[in-house]
Amino acid sequence: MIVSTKGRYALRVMVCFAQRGREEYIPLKEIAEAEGISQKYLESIMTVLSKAGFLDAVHGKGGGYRLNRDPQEYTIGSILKLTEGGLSAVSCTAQGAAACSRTECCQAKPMWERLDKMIDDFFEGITLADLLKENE
Amino acid sequence: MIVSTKGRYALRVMVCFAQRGREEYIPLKEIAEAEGISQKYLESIMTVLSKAGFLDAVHGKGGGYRLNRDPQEYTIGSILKLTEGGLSAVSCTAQGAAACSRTECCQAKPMWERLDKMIDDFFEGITLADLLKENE
DNA sequence: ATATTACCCATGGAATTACTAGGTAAATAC
DNA sequence: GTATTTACCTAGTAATTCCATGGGTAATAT
Repeated sequence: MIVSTKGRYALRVMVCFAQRGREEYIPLKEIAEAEGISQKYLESIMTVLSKAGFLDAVHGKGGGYRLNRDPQEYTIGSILKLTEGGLSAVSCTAQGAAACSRTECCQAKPMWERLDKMIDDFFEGITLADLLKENE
Repeated sequence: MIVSTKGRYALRVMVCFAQRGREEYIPLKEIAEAEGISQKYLESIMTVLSKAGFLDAVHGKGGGYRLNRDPQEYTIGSILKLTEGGLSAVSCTAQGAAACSRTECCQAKPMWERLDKMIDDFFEGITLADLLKENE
């Protein structure tokens, strides 16, 4: 499993915002109910997205979240890397991984690196706007 | 993380057997020491490989394990799928996954399916023999 | 002031992963 | 036929990660 609930929720929510447009702020509560996601859990995800500048957030009545760019400006890769903390297929190539003692002679490393690159290219080549179109 | 320690150990061990050739049986103990893997943990992995017919195993002195085909007859995909129990990138597309209630309207499902196919093709396109060549 | 919203910090339960322990069965060596 | 060497089997445990909850504080609007 390379993408957990957290990343999948983040994607769903971003798609949801993309569908709603950038006119209004939408409160977390509304999104959580519409998507059937625990409000509290979603909170932690929204905060990450907001702090990273993926969303605008305003407090108080009439507040909530909204996108601050057009859907085609968000790659799926950027959303997943942010919420999952990376997309490496194996721990060997993950960021901050302890250097493997077999790095020098590891037969598999070049393969893992090619895989990581392939996955990264895949997700960077898809945007929120593409996902919106999927089900037309 | 799509491939855990288990799958990576399995690969390393299979590479190791491929390097040693098919003349002799090699006892688990020797492989575990050579690779620096816990003997007991490796045992559980070897049993899976053996039961699936990836290796021949014989008991007693002079016994151990050995490959029963040429290295190019083993795809990396077959080894990983066996030891990891599948290679799905998300739980939504994993074997035996509970049908998602949003299957009908999920914007992301086609993407996950394309990703799974890409990963599967990647691993099925590489064999043990290819890994042996990596470091020449 | 009050209501509504986002933000922050800590905690708990469940599931998975990685590894350990202790035995049984099969084959060979003497 | 006993001892040794090997694979095989079942169970348990420790550590980690994942998913979610609880209880507050800060900012904005009416």
